[in-house]
Amino acid sequence: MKPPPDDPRPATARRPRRHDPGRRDRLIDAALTVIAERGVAGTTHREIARVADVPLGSMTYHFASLEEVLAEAFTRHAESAARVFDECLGSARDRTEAVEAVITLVSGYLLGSQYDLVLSVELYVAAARNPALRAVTQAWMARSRRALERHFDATTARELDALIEGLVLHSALSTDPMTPEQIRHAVERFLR
Amino acid sequence: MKPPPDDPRPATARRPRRHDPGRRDRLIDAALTVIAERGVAGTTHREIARVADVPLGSMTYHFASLEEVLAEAFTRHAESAARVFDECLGSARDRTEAVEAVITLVSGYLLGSQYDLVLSVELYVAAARNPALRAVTQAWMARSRRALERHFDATTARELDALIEGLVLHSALSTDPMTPEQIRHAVERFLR
DNA sequence: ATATGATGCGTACATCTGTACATAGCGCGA
DNA sequence: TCGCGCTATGTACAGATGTACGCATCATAT
Repeated sequence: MKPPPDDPRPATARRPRRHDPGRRDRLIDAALTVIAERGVAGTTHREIARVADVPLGSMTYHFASLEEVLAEAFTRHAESAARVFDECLGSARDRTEAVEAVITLVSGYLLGSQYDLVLSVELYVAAARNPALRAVTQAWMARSRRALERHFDATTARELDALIEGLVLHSALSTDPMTPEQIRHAVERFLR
Repeated sequence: MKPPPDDPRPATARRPRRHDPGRRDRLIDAALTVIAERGVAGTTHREIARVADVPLGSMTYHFASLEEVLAEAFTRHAESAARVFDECLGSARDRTEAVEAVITLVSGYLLGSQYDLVLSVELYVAAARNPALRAVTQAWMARSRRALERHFDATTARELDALIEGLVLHSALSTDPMTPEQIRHAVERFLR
C-alpha cells in the first residue's frame, strides 16, 4: 500500500487539484455508483474514493462516518426517484393519462438499467436496520403515494402503489421479466 | 481475542461435546438467525459460531466458504417459506377458500415477527448480485406461483403473486402497516 | 511579496475478516 | 483393552477496513 519510494514526483504533483467545491456532491454520486455496483456491503471509504478519484483522506474530511455517506446517498437517490415520479404523474391531465404514466414509469424501471432498481432494494434492506434510512424510505413512499392521490382516491392510491412495487421487484428478479403489455394488463385489471 | 493464558482448564474441558451429528444443520439455523438480526453484511464466520456456540474452526470444517453457508441458509429459508405457501393453498378446496388462504398468508407475514420478512428482503438483495442465490429466489418464486396456479390461471397467478409481494413489502416498511381487512380489500378488488 | 489561518491529504494503526493447517481427541474395530 | 484413523478444533496469518491526526498547501489580506 505504501507508494514506491523511487517515485520522483512529489505527492502534490500527482494530484494537482486542491480547491474543489462540489467535491462533496461528487462523492455522494460516487457512493451511489458503488452501492449500485457492489452493494452496501461492498461500499467502503476506499472504493468510493477510488471511483471519485480523490484521496482517502478526503472521505473522512467531508463525512463524519461511512454511515453518513450512505444516508446522504440514499436520500439523494430517493429524492431523485420521487421527482421523476412526481413529474411523470403531474403532467397527466386525466385518469387515463395517469394510468398511462404509471405504465410508462414501471416499464421504464424494468427496461432501463438495473441501476435504480438495485439501489431501491439496497435501500429497503438498509432501511430495515437503520432508523435514519427508514425515514428516507418512508418519505419517499409517502411522496409517491401523494402523487398517485392526485388522480386516484386514497385507498386506490395505496393499493396501486403496492402493486407497482410488487410488479417491479418481482419482475426484476424473475428469469423472464414482464413486458410493458403485461404490466399494462395488470394495472388496468386492477383499476377497472 | 487470545484466551487468557491463566485459564487453568485445558481447551477440551471447556467444550466437552465433540461428536455432534446435526451440527451442520444447527449452524445453518444459526446463520439464519444472524442474517435476520445483523443482515448479510454483519454475517461472519465468527458471529455464526458464537450464536451456535461452536468453535470457529467448526465453520471452515463444515462449509467450504462463507458463501456456501449463505447459500444453504437461504435455500432452507426459501424452502420453508414455500412449504408454508404450498400447504396453506393446497388445503383450499375452491377459489373462495384460496382467496382466504392468500389473505391469511399475507396477514400472517405482516403480523408475525419481522423475522421472515427481513430474511426475504435480505435474500432479494443478495440474489441481485450472487447467481447461486438468484437461482434460489427463482425456484422459490416459481414454486409459489405454481401453488397459485392450482386455483387461478397463469396470468392471474403471476399478477397476484406480484401484488402479494408488493403488499407485504410495502406494508412492512410503512409507518402504519395495512390491516388484514385492507389486505382483503386489495386482493378481492384485484380478483373481482 | 509574504505571513497566516483554514483547508485538504498521506499515512499509520488498531481491529476484524476469511481461511489454512497442524494437531488433539474420540469412535470404533480388533 | 488397545491403537488407529478420521473428525474436530485452536491458532496463526495475510489482507482489508474505518478512522485519527500531523503536516503540507493554498487563498487571502496586508
